Amino acid sequence: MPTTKGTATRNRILDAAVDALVRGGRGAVNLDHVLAATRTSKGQLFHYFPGGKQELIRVATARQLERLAEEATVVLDSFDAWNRWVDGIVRLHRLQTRSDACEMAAVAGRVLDPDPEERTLVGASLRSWHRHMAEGIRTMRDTGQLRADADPAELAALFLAALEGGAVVDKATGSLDYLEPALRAALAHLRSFAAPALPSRETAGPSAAS
Amino acid sequence: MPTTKGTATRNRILDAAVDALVRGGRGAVNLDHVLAATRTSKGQLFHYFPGGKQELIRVATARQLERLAEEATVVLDSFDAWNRWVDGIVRLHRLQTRSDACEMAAVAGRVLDPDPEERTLVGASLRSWHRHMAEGIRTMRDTGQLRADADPAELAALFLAALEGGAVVDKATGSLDYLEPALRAALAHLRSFAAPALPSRETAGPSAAS
DNA sequence: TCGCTCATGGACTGTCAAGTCCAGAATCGG
DNA sequence: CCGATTCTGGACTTGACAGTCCATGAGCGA
Repeated sequence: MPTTKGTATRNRILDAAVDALVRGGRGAVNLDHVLAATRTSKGQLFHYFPGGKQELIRVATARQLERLAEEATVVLDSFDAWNRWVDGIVRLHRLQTRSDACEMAAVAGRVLDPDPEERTLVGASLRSWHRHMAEGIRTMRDTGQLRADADPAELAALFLAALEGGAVVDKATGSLDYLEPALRAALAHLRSFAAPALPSRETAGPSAAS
Repeated sequence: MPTTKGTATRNRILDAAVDALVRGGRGAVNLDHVLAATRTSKGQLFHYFPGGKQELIRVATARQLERLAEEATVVLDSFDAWNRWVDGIVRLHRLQTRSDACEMAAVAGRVLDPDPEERTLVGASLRSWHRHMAEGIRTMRDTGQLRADADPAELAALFLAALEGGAVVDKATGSLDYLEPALRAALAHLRSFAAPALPSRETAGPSAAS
């Protein structure tokens, strides 16, 4: 039913909303500003989002989470994959911090929003990232890369918390001093569960003996 | 210059502001609500906070951070102290989650606030917690409880990020499934740096003899 | 008791932003 | 070319809330 031109307009509005959302959370979303930034009008906004601001924000939040989730689709079932993942996060974080628009911190900043539906949305996303990470770690354990006493849920919780917490602290301090060290430390912790090489061997390396 | 009664009123207003702040961030602070909750009036609020809402929020933020910092004043220079600290945090977190007013998550939620002064305030607090934690860890290393390759700054960053991140994720998911595991994992990581007992000895146990 | 300063109440104003409404332009199928 | 539908612009209404103003009350020293 909607025209090509129509969906384009809708998307422009949505993009502007996501942008505002990432920069300053719900409080930063001002319909008039969105309209000005996209050269559209009240009529259009309410035409495409009859539910008004609430609907716009919900849809924009969903879109942002979706985009962010794509970063996490890498399968994390080897030390190499984890290393690359951390490197990627750190690189992305550096870029986004430069432009004062860190998406990870933005997610964290939403926990105080008044709309419960949004918190649910954010919560579901976080849970799914956790599940995804735990999955990879479980695979590593089952394939003998990690010792049997490695707890996938706990390790995944550490990574997730380090990610969100590191982003928050970096954002609050305006520095890059916390996320990367936290993730590196989490990685080191994961490595400390590395299964010893084949039974008969005695390689030293960074891993702890049981 | 201010009367006893006067400061009492001021404090009531401030407490209500802190409460709102913890529950929903800056957006949840509504002067009329604060007044209603404290049975005071516009005249009083602007009498004690001539700078209006902005001043009220800054002062309230500072007070909240101060209160929270008191939790962190414990010296963290032994495995025992760290264990107790984590236990304390977890206990507090459980209580606060029950009443839907988690202070740690509230701090995180402030990173998107528009007033740069407030972000600075929050950032300074986080930095000081980090310094405090790193201090304790350094002591542990220097007194031989930790191996020389333990990096105090990195380990402290892990704890700080796990704390903030865990609180955020728990708040977003409405669960208690992330903060505690993350902190326990961080603790386990710290323990993995435990210095071997004195050369001749062979004690196992989680705590190191000095 | 007077008069000063601090404390209090609440009506009033101004602004900002969300949401409504409708008229007119563009687009499209027939 | 025309009627229907979608798209667009912007004036208008409404409500919420920060901030102002002033009149009154209460405590206290001289």
